[in-house]
Amino acid sequence: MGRAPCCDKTKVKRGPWSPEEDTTLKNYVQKYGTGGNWIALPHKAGLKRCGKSCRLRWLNYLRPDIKHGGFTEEEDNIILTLYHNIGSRWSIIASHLPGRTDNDVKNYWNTKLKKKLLAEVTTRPTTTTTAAATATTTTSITNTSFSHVPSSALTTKIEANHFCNSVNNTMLPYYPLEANSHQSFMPEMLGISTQFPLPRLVEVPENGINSYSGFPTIPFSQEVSSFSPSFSLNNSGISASWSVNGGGEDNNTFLDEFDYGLSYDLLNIGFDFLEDKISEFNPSFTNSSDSFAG
DNA sequence: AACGGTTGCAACCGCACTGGA
DNA sequence: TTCCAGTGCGGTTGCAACCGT
Repeated sequence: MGRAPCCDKTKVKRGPWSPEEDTTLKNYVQKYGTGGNWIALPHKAGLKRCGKSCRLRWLNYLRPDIKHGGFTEEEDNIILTLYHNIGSRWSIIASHLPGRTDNDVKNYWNTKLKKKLLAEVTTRPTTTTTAAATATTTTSITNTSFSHVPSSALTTKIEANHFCNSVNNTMLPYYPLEANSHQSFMPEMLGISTQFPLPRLVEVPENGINSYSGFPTIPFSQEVSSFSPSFSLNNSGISASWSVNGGGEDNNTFLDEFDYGLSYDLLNIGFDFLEDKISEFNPSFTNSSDSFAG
C-alpha cells in the first residue's frame, strides 16, 4: 500500500501552464499569499491544478525575483565548488545564487556545466609526471575558463585512479562532505580492500587537534607549497603515503583550488562507471547518495 | 523540405522531512 | 510518542525547439 496521492490526478489539469493560468496564480499569490497551504490554494484561486504543481510553478517561474537567462562564469564557479563540497544538494546550491532556483541549477548542471567540464578534461593535455605535486603548477590547463585548477590536484587523483585500475579494477566511492565539517576536505575517495586513506584537507584549530583522527590533515595555518602522493603494492595490500612541504604563499588558495581539481577528476572517471564498480565491489551499495560505510 | 537525433528546460513523481494535533 | 497532512527536495520524464544530414 503506497502513500495516498496529494490530489485526484484525474480531476486536475497537468502539463504546460497557459498564460491565463500563470496570470491567475500570480495575481492570487500576490494578493493573498499562499496562506501556508498550497493544497488548498488552487481551489481558492480557481485553478484546476494540483497544489504541488502550483507551488512549483510559482517557485520556479512566476516569482518576481526569479532570474532567467544564462549563467555567469562566477555562478559556474560557485556551482562547481558547492557541488564538490555538498554534492547534488541543489536547493542549497541555489540559495547561494540569488534569483536562481534549484531546478534551474540542476538543469544547468546536467545539461551544460557537466559537459563543459568534460570537454575541458578531454582537451587537457595528458599529464605523465608523477609524485611531486606543487600548488603553483598551473600550466597544463591554461587558456580555459578553469585555468586556476592546479595540475597537482589533477595529477594526484588521476594517478590514484590509474593505480587502482591497474591492481584489480576496483574502486571505492567518493564520500560527500560531512554535514558538520567546517570547510572542504579531501575525502578518502578511493581505496581497495583495506581502504587506504587519502589525505583529507580539513580546517583545524590552531592547536592542531581535529576530529578526523587517523588521517593526515593540513591546518590552514600551515603553509603549503607541495603535496606529494605515492603508492605502493605489497603483501598486505595497497599503501599510500603523502607528504606536504611548507613554503606556500597562500595555502587557503591551494586548498580551494584542490577542490576544483577533485571535481574535474570525478567527472573524468564518470559517475556511472564509478558506481558500477562500487556495486561490483560491494552489493550493498546502490547509488551515489548512499553512504558506503554506513 | 523532410526526417531523425540532440538539447534544454518545464513539469511531474515519489520519498523524506517537518510540525501540529 | 505517534500519526499524518503539508511541504521540500532530488531524480526523472516529456516535449518543443534546434540542428545536421
